[in-house]
Amino acid sequence: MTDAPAFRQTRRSLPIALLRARETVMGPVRDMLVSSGVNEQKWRVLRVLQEKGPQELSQVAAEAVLLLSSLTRMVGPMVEEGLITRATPPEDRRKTVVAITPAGLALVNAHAAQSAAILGRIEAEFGHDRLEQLLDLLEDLQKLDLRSGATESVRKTRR
Amino acid sequence: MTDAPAFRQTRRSLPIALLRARETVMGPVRDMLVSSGVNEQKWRVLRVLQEKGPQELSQVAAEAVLLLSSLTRMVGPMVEEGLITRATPPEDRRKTVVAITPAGLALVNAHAAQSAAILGRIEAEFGHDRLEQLLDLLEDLQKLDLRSGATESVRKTRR
DNA sequence: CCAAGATACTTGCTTTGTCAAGTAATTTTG
DNA sequence: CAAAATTACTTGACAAAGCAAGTATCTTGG
Repeated sequence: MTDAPAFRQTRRSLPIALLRARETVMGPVRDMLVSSGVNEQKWRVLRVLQEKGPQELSQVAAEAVLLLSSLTRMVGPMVEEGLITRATPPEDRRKTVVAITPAGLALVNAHAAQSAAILGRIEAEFGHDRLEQLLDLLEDLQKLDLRSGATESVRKTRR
Repeated sequence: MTDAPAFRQTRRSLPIALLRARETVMGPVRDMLVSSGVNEQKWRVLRVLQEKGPQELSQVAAEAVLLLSSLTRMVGPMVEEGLITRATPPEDRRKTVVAITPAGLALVNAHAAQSAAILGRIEAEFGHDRLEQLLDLLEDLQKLDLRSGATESVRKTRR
């Protein structure tokens, strides 16, 4: 029987704060991407492949934080653009392994400087230590397993 | 001609870190929303209206972090669902003011407990102080004006 | 070995995000 | 005070997000 403040203000809402912060950061990044010819999602895919090497679609989707279905739909175009290659490993033909091409790598490298500059500007304005601190906190946050024991409602266990 | 570490690992990339963190937080929230019958965006709109009262579309869009055009398209359905009402103020008939209905309020309140529980779980696992610290950092980050002096490209000044 | 179950994507559909234009209602200015 | 700007939305068009189903491929238990 409490009339407690059930909700925190949206200004102080974590999901919205994350959204807003991302909007701020992505502003200049999007400007850079315009000149690269790829969009945000394709850029993330290229970055993942550049960094981790050839991978299965599921893995790429997880790393690049996009749905497998979305990834499926962008692979075709990216292959045609010559940015990546697609292959089916003989040992498991359900899978699709994609890899970045030299052209894709070139595109990524061509914007490394701009990308670094953007980060530099953020770091300069925000402060190196605070940025590191923020990244640490975000990293820890994403490690939380919130799927475990719900407080009251038994999580839907189907699926 | 440098093979310097032009990119930080995606794990340490601020845009991706923000995305991932948001995914983590939104997981349980989305579960809750499924049972509420509204999606994330509609939920944000309802929360804004519940918290700030009747407002013009532009204001709601800014508060709920969505584009005015997107909001325009969801207002119709939400009115039909009986969650909000729409009105044109006589003193300025360009505007549209929306307000939450008792039904909309009921929907929001019906999930206040779950919502609070989710936040509680995050706070419990993450730590109250660290959560506050994170919110402070995010709030400061979103205040940055990164639109100022681009490194090399002259920012599009039109608009 | 074979039907039943997992996996790893694919597709279909509806809702949003984005951007560019367009429209109606005020304000401002010559 | 009428034409030119502004403001506040709307619409259109198309890519992408999300969610539900569907389709090959393995993998397994009987």
